[in-house]
Amino acid sequence: MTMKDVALEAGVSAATVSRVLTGHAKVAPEKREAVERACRKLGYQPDGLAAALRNRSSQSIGILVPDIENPIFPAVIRAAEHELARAAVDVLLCDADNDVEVEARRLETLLRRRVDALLVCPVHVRDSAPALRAAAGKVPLIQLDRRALDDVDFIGVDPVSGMTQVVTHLRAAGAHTAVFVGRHGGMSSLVERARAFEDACALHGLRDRPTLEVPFPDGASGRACARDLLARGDLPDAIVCANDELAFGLLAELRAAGVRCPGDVLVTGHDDIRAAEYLGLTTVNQSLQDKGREAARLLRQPSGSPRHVRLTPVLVPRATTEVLGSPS
Amino acid sequence: MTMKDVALEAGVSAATVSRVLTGHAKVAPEKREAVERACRKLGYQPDGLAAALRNRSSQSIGILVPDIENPIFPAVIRAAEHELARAAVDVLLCDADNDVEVEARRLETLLRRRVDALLVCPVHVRDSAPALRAAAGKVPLIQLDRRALDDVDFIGVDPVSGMTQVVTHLRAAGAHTAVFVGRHGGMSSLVERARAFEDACALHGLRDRPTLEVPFPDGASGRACARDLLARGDLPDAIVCANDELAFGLLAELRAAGVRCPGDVLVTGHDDIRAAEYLGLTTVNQSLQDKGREAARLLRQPSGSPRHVRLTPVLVPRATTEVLGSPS
DNA sequence: CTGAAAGCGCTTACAG
DNA sequence: CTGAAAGCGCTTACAG
Repeated sequence: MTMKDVALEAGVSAATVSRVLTGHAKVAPEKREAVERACRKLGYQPDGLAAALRNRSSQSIGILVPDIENPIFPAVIRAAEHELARAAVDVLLCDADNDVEVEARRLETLLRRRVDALLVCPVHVRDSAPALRAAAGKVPLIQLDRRALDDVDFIGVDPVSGMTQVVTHLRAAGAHTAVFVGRHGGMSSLVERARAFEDACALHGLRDRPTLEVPFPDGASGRACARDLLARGDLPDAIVCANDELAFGLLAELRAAGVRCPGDVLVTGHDDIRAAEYLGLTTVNQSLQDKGREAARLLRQPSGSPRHVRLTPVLVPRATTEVLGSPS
Repeated sequence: MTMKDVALEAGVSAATVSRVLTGHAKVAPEKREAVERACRKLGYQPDGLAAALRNRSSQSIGILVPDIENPIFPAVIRAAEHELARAAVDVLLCDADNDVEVEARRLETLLRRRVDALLVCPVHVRDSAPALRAAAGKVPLIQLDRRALDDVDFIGVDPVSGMTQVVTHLRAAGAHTAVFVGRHGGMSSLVERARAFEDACALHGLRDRPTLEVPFPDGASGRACARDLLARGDLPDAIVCANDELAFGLLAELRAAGVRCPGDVLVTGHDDIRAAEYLGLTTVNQSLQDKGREAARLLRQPSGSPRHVRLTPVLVPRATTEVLGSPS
């Protein structure tokens, strides 16, 4: 079932069939119709691989994320996929398993498939750099959320805006001391967030205790951090978590220890993943959908000079920063 | 940068380069080395598209889900992706946007890319059938989670096992009456689940009230169902939700209305998505990872006769079915 | 063991 | 407007 069969059936040449299908050239109406009829009759389906080979463009892009189970990615992927589908660009999705070596292999795979561009959230700010650099040398590459290369397109959330909103909100809720929980040295986004938190504290008169680092920003680490803080005896007024999952784990452990929230301590997260609403977690919403759409936009208009896009997030106040007794 | 360049550099023919790279034929050691050296020197990267065209196999499969933001899919996709990567098979991911027409278009796209097989969770038990049927006629197709075609491979969770565990657990917790919330006529999995619930109730002496249908099984519907039940005045002892998100919404609404859980009512979910643990929701865990792996297995060994795989889920008791006063 | 040649299914410059 | 031909980058049967 190839173009040749269609040509035969329609009584024209393969070239004409191609012209009808691509629409890249004028074709006599009667031939056009003959071709269309033949296509339908035979149930012809063009071979995208052959077209890609010939066109030197696969009409596909690769998306590589550290862990597709991390709830911040599906929404971005979905938005990007839908946006790209409008331009007939397909998505090849790979998961790097939070492992720099798997990431490097996946990059090879994607390149071998001749993707036209790459959207990558690097596993590690430093260790991912070599493989990313090599890939960026071959196709347009956009870094998502985290950064490994300074001179390459990047799209992320504005940490200063987010942390400023959090800190002023906590101040308004009466907090005097706070701690940032969940910094991870390998993730540029969390490093920036911790830094922005410190700056905002200095600026708005919140005393910050030493930031807690984590081996990985997930629920288990949140629990561990809670135990840590509890062990030290005196909790700060507020605990600012680097992301929502950390906050969930932390809240669970706090509750198990009899610490109430709201009530005894204020807690915030970051990202506003779906579960945040159900748990009443105050958090910073970054529009994942906008990010996906923005990524699709950058992908479709490559540029010579690196672009750094920062989306502005929005604080979503919920129960975990409510002050008991005050009408909320 | 093609095979011809490598051949030139290595002083051999392109055929020999190909033989070295594929490993499909003996090559003299010195030539092999020359080729390998040339590849490294030139940073050669084979063109997978050209190979696919020639081999008539793209070494890729398509995965099509109704909504990648539905948390049950990423884990399955991830497991399948990793399993397939071991066989050098890549994944093309598409999202159908919970829309039968988008689904049909995506199926076309995937087929045009010449995927070797398809893993599809159908949007609708009946409306998805035609497009699925057409696709299944061209490549091996496996239905995931929901079914639209009876005579095509299917892999899902065993509803009888799950609902039996839920019902006996509720009985043991002292429930006499229960209601199933969240049936959706277009999703075979939820129809089966509702049916299995009724059967289990009959078998284990739980009085079941008329099942609540939903337009879509999400948090918003859960809230609506809660309002519905509240409006009727007398709540049953237990509310069995078709999935976790429904339960989250329902719990939020009940809480807002002053109904305590645990305390006043028992609530269960289904799937055990990550947030279930944080919310203390009793639910039915289906091993998403096993499902992904199983899917990858079926994909790699196509079969003449349709296979129906049912994974056995496991009840995970948590706070929402605790009986107050009893030590849990 | 190795090379020249054909061919996978398209598309487009070229000549008419 | 249309067809024959070349070519995208591989792979493999064929002949040596």
